Amino acid sequence: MYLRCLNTLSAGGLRTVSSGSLAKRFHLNSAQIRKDLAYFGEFGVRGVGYDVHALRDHLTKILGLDRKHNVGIIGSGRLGTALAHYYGFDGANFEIGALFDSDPNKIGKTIGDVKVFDIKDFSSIAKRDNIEVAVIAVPAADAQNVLDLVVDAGIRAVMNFAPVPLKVIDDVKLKTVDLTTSLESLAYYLASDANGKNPKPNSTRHRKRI
Amino acid sequence: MYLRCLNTLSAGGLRTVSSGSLAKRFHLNSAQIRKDLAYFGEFGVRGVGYDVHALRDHLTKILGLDRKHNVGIIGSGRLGTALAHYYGFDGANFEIGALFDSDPNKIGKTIGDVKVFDIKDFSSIAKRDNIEVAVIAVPAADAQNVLDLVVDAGIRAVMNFAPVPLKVIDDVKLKTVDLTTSLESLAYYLASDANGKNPKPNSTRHRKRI
DNA sequence: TGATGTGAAGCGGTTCACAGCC
DNA sequence: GGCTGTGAACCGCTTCACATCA
Repeated sequence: MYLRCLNTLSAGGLRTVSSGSLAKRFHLNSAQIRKDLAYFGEFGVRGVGYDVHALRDHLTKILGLDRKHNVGIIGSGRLGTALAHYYGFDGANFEIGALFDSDPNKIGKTIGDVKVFDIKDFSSIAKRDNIEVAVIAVPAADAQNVLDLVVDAGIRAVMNFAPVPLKVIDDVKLKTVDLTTSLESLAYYLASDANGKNPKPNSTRHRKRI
Repeated sequence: MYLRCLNTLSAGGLRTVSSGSLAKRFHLNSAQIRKDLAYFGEFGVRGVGYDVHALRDHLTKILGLDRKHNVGIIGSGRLGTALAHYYGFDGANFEIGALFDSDPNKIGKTIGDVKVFDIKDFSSIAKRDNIEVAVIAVPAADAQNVLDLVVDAGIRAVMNFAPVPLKVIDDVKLKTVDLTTSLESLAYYLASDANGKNPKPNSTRHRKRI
């Protein structure tokens, strides 16, 4: 997020920022900014602030965005293909190397520039194309199997869009984006809003013990 | 998430669960479960546990999922249409009432069962079709304008997929899902992994003051 | 002077541990 | 005996406040 802020500032021609001005500009807290940045090193100059370009370069390197990552998407349904396009465009940091599916009607097709492979060939294709990140965009019922498969193939970083909690070994990073509960949380807001506005649980309750 | 767990258990024919068994089954903490549920009322029976069906009904009501919500999606690009299908299928809780776009080539088309309207007509269509939730799936540069527009039209709950921090008035609920930073966080994991495995920042640093 | 880097305090959410109840 | 509901302890992250330094 800081990286995105810095890119905005850089595009505006700014050479230097203080944590205070950064905070004001992007509705953040200046102490938080300093703590976050100091965690990785001493990038600032007292009395001056941070050099926009130098800081951006530092963060880019820290985040591992100074080189391209190949991504494989499992599930070439609507969500999978939409993600393929989304991440394909995006920055130059990620490249969608391959799509995978188990549906014979889809295998062999090309979506955008990306070929759809048989999920059975995941391991060999992943090795051949140096795929480091897997994106799971399959039905919930298949997600755990797919996860196990990509982990077995040596993948260490997985993004999961299936709305199920998945189990994974410790040294694999799993990031789940749950589009269903995200939307449901909005329904909760509307519901609690319709009633008593405030969180409102438990106005009159409980024989309290003294 | 609890609701999903309960549905699974219910499908398995279970009538009653304790926080302990629920925790074990879904890799959660039992005290957390009890605290969460107790926040909304006393749903359990000591010595027994929770009634699966009754608890599910309670949670469904609390989350506002006991009635259908109409959703409008702004942006009929690939992500917007993918989301329209995703949420259209899903449960019976949400219904995609309309898509909106500013591109004349898209306005008037029908995607799935959903018509694409001119974004200029958002307010009137939203009122006519009783749309309560807006999903923003437009380019980052347009997101704030779209947000302001839907809020002006009386929408109180917004889900944003554009990778920008947006400003919104207090009594509107804004939920941002940032697909870009989600993926970038995986790159960071791979990068820190490649180096020293551990979070590893600052091994040798700082003249400490005494 | 002005801004960083950072101990210390504060705060919200999580976990422990147990009294209370079935 | 078994499990809930909950005060108390705990823990990590956020914010404050200030010593430090260009």
